[in-house]
Order: sequence, then C-alpha cells, then structure tokens
Amino acid sequence: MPDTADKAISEFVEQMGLIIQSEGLPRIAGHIVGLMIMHEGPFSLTQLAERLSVSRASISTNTRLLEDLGVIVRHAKPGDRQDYFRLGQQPYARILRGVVRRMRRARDVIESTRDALPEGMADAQERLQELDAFYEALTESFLNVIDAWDAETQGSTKQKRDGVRPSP
Amino acid sequence: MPDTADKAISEFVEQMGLIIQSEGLPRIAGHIVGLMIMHEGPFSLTQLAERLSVSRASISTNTRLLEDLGVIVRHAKPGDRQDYFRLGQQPYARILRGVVRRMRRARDVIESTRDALPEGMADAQERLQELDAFYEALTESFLNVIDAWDAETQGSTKQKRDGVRPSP
DNA sequence: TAGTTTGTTCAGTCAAGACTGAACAAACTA
DNA sequence: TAGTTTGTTCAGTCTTGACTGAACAAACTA
Repeated sequence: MPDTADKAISEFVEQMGLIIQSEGLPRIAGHIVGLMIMHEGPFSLTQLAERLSVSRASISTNTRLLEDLGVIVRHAKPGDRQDYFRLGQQPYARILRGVVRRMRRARDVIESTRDALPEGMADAQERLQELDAFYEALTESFLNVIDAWDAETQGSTKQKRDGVRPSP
Repeated sequence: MPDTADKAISEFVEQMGLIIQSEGLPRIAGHIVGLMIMHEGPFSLTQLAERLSVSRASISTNTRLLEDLGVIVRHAKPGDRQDYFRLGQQPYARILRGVVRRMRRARDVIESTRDALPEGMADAQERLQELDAFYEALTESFLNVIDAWDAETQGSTKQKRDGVRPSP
C-alpha cells in the first residue's frame, strides 16, 4: 500500500516546513530538509522544484541558505552540468550553532546595556546579570549537546561523552 | 548625565523587542519584558501603553500572552481598580518551557511518521531516529537548565544540582 | 553562429499576523 | 440616574518577508 507511505511522506515534509518555520527559517527550507530526510537523494535544483511544486527561484534561494548554514551540501556529478544537493554532516547541530550565534548577539546587547547603566540602578543591574547568566547556562548546555553529537556521529574514536563538560 | 542612561534604557527595550521577536513572540511582548527588567514596576496597563507609545489594546493582548506564559504576573492594589503587572518568578525559564513544548510536538510528528513508514525505507527510518535522538538530547539539556535554575533561584534548600538528571 | 540548459537575481505580489481604533461590558462615582 | 474609568474584543490597516515570474549571465551543444 504505497499510498499510505506517500501520504506519510508528504505529511512529514509539510510538517517539517512548519517546524523549521518556528525556528525562524523559511518554510520551503524545511520542506527541502524534510524531503532529504525521507529520501537520501541527491536532488538537483530542478528535481526539488518539481517535487515540492515550488519555483526554481525559491529552491535556489533556500538551497543557498541551507548551504551557508552547512545543513546541506552541494556537489557536482562528473559530466553533468546540474548541481546536486544532499544533507550534510550533523545537519541538526548546524542549525543549533545558528541559535548559539543568536544568543551571543543577545548577550552583547545585555553587556553593553550594563556598561551604559548609571550607578543608581542596582536592581536593574541585578536583573540583567540574571538574564545574562541564563543565556550563559543555555549556551553552555547547547555546546554540550553539539559536542556530544560531534563525538558520537563523527568520531569512531568515541571519546569522552559523559553529557557534562568539565567545569572551568 | 541621565540622558545617557535614558538612551541606554530605551535602546535595551527596543533590542529586547527584537530578541523576543526572534523567539516567535510579538515585538511588543519583548518591549514589556525589557521595560520590566529596567524598572521593577509594577506598571498599570495605561502606564505601559504610555511608556511604550503603543495602544492599550496591544498592551492588553500582550500582557495576557505573557501572563499565560507565566513570564509576568498581574496583581491588584487595594483601593485601586487598575491591574498592575511585574515580572514573575524565573521568567526566562518560563519561556524555555514553551520551547520544550514545541519540541515535544515536533517529536510527535517524527514518531507518527516513523509508524506510518513502510518496511522498505530503512534509511529514512534511520535518519528519523537520528533527528528524534537529537531532539531528545536537546530536551534533556533544556530541562537540566530549568531544573538548575529553579534550584538556584528559588530553593533556599538548594537541593541536588549536579548538572545531570538521574537516568531513567 | 544561434539555441539550450542551469543557476542567480530582482522587482513585484501576496499572505500572515502584529497593531490600532472603536465599540463594548463591568465596576465604579457623583 | 448619567458619566468615568478600566480592560477586553473585533474588524480593519499596515508591515514584513516569503514566494513568484521574468530577465539575465555563464557554460554548454549543434
């Protein structure tokens, strides 16, 4: 009953669009990733456009975006002018790195605000400090996950992966 | 030089709008939180509207939203008909809980897709498994941060806070 | 040479949802 | 009673940015 399978696949591709969208990326980027999870590929730009019923312009823009994030990789087949795409290494960890970058920017804002704040506002300083500590804990936590992922997926060496980074 | 301070404050409020927006919440919600970090308050709905130069309707909607998330709390002053708002306990952890909820929903999608997928697609199954494991690690990691936060901020008891949850 | 194919870019359209103004109900005051 | 004040809700506007179609450059083919 391949009908059920097809339904499940397109449903998943659709949902991945929404999930990725909630991470602040375009929906089509999610569709591409979803499709590549379902089928290894590789896919040409035209194939992606047809399969997702979307303009080649959109595919071009979004493959570029995902490529910049390191989520997918582009490669050429010898004797074929088309570009082909497939998932890169640790695609999810790549997305996470983007989140870490966002948090670093947020912490910059906090820091410069703290610097500019006058003496009198001790309580505001305290709350800013609390917010910054929160971001710090979160960043630390993310990096743990990324590290663990790198070690597990990549290294056949399978080095330390105890879930906690060594305390500073 | 209170001018510099005012500038820093409104700059921060503005930036918090953008930061919160990148988390998928309305910009004004971020402005409210930002202002409350700068000044403890409490603020009435009218005060917030005036201070942020925004309609009372928007404030009403967004305070409601933040209240539902548990980020701010509403309370009454005796002999005053107005509602007053201020930051709640562990406001940032509350926002994080929302993220955890989103991830749980994503994992549900993954699971039902795996169930519906036919035998033949073993490699797709494998990639789905990988994605699910990633979400699992991330969720675990978030909950650690939330737990640690709860323990540190709230409990004077300061119970176990070793950075890792007990394995199931 | 002219004609394809492929990927990119850009101006324009469209949709989602944030925000507003106005109308409203509830609780108060004079 | 009529008139305020306060918070909510809803229809409508407006902004943001995703997506498209068309034009284009580059690399190929005949």
